[in-house]
Amino acid sequence: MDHTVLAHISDETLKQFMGYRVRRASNVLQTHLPGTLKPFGLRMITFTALVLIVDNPGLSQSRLAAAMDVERPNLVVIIDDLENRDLIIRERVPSDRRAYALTPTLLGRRTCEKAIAAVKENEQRMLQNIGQDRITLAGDVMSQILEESKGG
Amino acid sequence: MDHTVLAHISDETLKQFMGYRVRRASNVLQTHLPGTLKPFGLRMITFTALVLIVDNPGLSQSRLAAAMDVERPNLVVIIDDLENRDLIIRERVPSDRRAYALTPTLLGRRTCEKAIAAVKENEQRMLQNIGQDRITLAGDVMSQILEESKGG
DNA sequence: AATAATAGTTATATTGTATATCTATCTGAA
DNA sequence: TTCAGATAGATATACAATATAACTATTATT
Repeated sequence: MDHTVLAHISDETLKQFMGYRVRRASNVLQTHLPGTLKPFGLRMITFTALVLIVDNPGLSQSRLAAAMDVERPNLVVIIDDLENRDLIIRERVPSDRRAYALTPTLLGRRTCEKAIAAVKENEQRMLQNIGQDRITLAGDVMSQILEESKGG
Repeated sequence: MDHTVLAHISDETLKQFMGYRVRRASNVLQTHLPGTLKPFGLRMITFTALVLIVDNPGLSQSRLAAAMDVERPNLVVIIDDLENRDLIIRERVPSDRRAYALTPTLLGRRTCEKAIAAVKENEQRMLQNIGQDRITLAGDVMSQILEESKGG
């Protein structure tokens, strides 16, 4: 046991940057995500893809890649993973035989539902000591930052 | 020019997660950072290290690695980089000859100062359409999330 | 019909991060 | 004092995430 009081390292200069604060908070919020998703056979990236497919059944890989800000080649293995676990299916689109329509299976929807509940519970635990109104407002600002980057 | 109105992909389910919003905002805020730092020969990770060394001269690599949440082996190459550019120096600590005291050079302090100004300017441009009070509050919440994860 | 563009794929490169092990040095207990 | 264990830094390596180039099949354009 170390009873030494370690000298404090100041990050005051970095804290003036919103990007620094947001990045560190982002890391904290994602700390336990892999462990939370592992029981469902999901990783963060496959969870995100699955949720978007459940919410937007029939969408193509290209559009999903764009929505996730992932390069098309990298999405292929993500979709392979979800398909191998029978959580989604790839169906040829009759009107455009190049594209696949991504659709969740029943197992995919059930798994997605349970994973969402687990992630939600985990997040509520992490944020339990922070006022709900403050979280909501900070969340609004985060979304506004994202919107500004698209519109501007 | 594409005049097609693409069907909107919904990420409503993901938006309920603070982690999702914060992560996306974090990505947005870091979009132009590499380009902003390149004129100074810095990357995001070396910029962070340099600022912390300037603010905490004499600290060791171990403590810097802990402060940055970086593994010790990975910090070595970061410090190598800063040292090779004559922005910092490694000095043996007399009281503990295993450790190095990291100290900025004059060039290091000057470069740090200019890089900070550039990053600040860039960030202000990205956040110009968002109220300062909202940014401040969101920043507070981000820091609170970080503090909660340490204390709890 | 010829040309260009797009969807998905494959292979590969690059980068970021994590783990194991080494030397040198320091600390603490016998 | 000595020896076991811990720590600082470094090296090598492994793994994961992300990015780029080029390919096939199909569709759109001229």
